[in-house]
Amino acid sequence: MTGLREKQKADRTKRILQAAAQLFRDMDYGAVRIDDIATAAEVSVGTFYNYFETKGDLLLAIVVMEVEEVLDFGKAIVADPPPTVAEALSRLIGGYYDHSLNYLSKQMWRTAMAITIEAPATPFSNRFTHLDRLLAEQVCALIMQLQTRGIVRPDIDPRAMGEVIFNNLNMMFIEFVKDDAMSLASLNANVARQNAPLSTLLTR
Amino acid sequence: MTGLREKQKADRTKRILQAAAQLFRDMDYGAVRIDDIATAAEVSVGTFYNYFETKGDLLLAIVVMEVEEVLDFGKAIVADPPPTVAEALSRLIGGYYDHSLNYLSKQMWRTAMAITIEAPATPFSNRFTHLDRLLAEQVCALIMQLQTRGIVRPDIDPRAMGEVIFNNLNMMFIEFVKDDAMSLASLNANVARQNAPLSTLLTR
DNA sequence: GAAAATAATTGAGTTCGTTCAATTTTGAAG
DNA sequence: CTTCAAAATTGAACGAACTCAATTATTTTC
Repeated sequence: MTGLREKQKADRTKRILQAAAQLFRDMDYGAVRIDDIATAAEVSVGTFYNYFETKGDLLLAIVVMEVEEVLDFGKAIVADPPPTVAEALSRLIGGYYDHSLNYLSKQMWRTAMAITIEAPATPFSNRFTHLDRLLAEQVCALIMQLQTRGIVRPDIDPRAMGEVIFNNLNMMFIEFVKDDAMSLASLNANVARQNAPLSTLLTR
Repeated sequence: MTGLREKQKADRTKRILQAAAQLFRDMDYGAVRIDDIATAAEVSVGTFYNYFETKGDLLLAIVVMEVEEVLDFGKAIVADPPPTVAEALSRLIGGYYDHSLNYLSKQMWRTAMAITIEAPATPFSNRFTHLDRLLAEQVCALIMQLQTRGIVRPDIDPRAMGEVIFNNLNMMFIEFVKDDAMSLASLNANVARQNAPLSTLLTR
């Protein structure tokens, strides 16, 4: 574990990730060449491919770190949710959205999503898809939590509702990153509008 | 319109589309080279690029034809919907899903979706996105139709509900094409389960 | 500590999408 | 029918992701 080799490996992984994250933020993902990343990380192209299977895998590795942070944020909301359905949903979903652009550009999100759809069997795609599922489960957990507290009607299937709400917020996020001109505020407003009838129907 | 040039152009477009559709169904989209398509269509690589901007544009052109058919199918359902919310939704959505694999493989759908997400500003992406919006509007139209007929509660925002239902069915379709092992039957069953609480809440 | 074994790095080479200058085909004018 | 302009075709050349045989670095063995 503490051999020279292990240390060098960890160091190179970090250098590649940092160099790439920097470059991806500065310029278009497509405009960044593997050669650029390798040069910035002070390794050769061949070595790069020893650490990441493809350029896309590298991007997904960066995205995964981001989603893990978002999951942590959500955990806190679910543990202690606001007192109404509308507020609880808006806080959780708004938090997801706000966090999402902290480290990643819309461009990076677009590419990452495109990769997980086109090549869903890659290890990193699997990891990303898994995190997506965890996010969906978090929304379900929120509904259940509100049900336990008597805020949501007891005769509702919380999983079905949670999945529908998650799929909607996810699809809206896709539309958001597809449109460079769309603001976070209008994304939030639109999703709030869509969730309004659901909140009413869910509230007992 | 009837000059030799026009006729040849139309003929070449058709040959390219047919050759590509065939090849894309037979083998992986990624494994089909422009050279293969050009050879099969009896044109040169350069000519191919005179007819389609990119390999992806060609795929999207094929997908667009498919979606237009699906839209036509939906029009009939909206005009004369089944008598309950659950049935109406299941017929419309099930019809969408069934049609979707008539001409296109899951693989082709994956690539097409990946392209529209990653390069949303291309002409063909715009066209695809527009068709998606028309599909969403069709779901809204169905809810409104059911509302007019007194089947859906009048105090519901049909657009908000239609959008949520569409985004859910769309996201579920993405999950479906991402998983080669998933069957149409289980896709339909899952979406029906998700829609169940909504149907109950919508019905007056 | 030297030698053998194992692991990692390297960059020139391959592949495939895309471009573009040269060539060929078509249509119009006289 | 010839000539010329415009449009379309062509394939060799380019760029960038990815591969792999040769080389170098580290660890293990004695």
